[in-house]
Amino acid sequence: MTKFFVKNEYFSVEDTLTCGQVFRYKKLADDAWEVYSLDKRCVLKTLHDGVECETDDEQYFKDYFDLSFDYGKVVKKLQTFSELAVPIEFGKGIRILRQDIYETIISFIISANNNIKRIQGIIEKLCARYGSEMSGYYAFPTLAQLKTATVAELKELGLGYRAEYIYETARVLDGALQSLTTVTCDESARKVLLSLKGIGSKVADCIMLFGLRRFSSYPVDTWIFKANQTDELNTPQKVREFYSRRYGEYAGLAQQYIFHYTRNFLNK
DNA sequence: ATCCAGGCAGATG
DNA sequence: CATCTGCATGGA
Repeated sequence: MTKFFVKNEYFSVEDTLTCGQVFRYKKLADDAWEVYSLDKRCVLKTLHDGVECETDDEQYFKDYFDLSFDYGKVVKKLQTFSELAVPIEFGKGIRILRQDIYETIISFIISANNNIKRIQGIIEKLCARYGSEMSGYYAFPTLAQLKTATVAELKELGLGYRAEYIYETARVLDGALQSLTTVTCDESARKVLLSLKGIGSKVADCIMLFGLRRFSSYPVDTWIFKANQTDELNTPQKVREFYSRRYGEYAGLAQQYIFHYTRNFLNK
């Protein structure tokens, strides 16, 4: 177990973990959080002058939190859009995580037409049932472990109709992951993702953004749609087109600020 | 009881 | 190409 300290104006542990990009985390105390990724764990304590991180795999989590990336410049760019001023101010410590692509794919298939609380519960059960036991927690199941699950078993976790999506996708995921490592442009990656059962436009965009670090993706879920909908932008696809063009290469980060702000203020 | 949640697949114009 | 419908589950 090693500790490292992060002094960074653009790193709020709470905002980063609770803005909907990751589901495996726990609040330990007012300023202490725990996050899990694959079979790893990191404990984060927010102190007066920065964040203290404790983990067995320091390099993994430095990469996971993308700590070498400078958000200052990006935030400055996005602040030129006046409608983003308040959302950015509210969630300016959000960082886009570099999550494992496989875990992201499975997690966001589960996320479809579901709410975050329930998504977290299902993933937790999935880990407890199929993942390896670590000291004090369960790892996310490997693909091989996941493939041992039957549809009926998966339904017992509360997956509903998504059980079949997980089952079917698990059968072909080795190949898909392989082609994802070889594709270059965003469009080809998107096509590979869309070919998988349970992945449509929105889930593909989430996976691109949170699992492949494609900052230009602009996922449109019910919250974003409510926030952006107008008489003209009256479908999710139109909202997606308009705002990904408007915000350009950092549309995904803009989307996170809007999502986080909308979900915390405009509704409960 | 109806609506909603980080929507998707399949069928039909 | 676009639009429509059914869908598991649990909390509000």
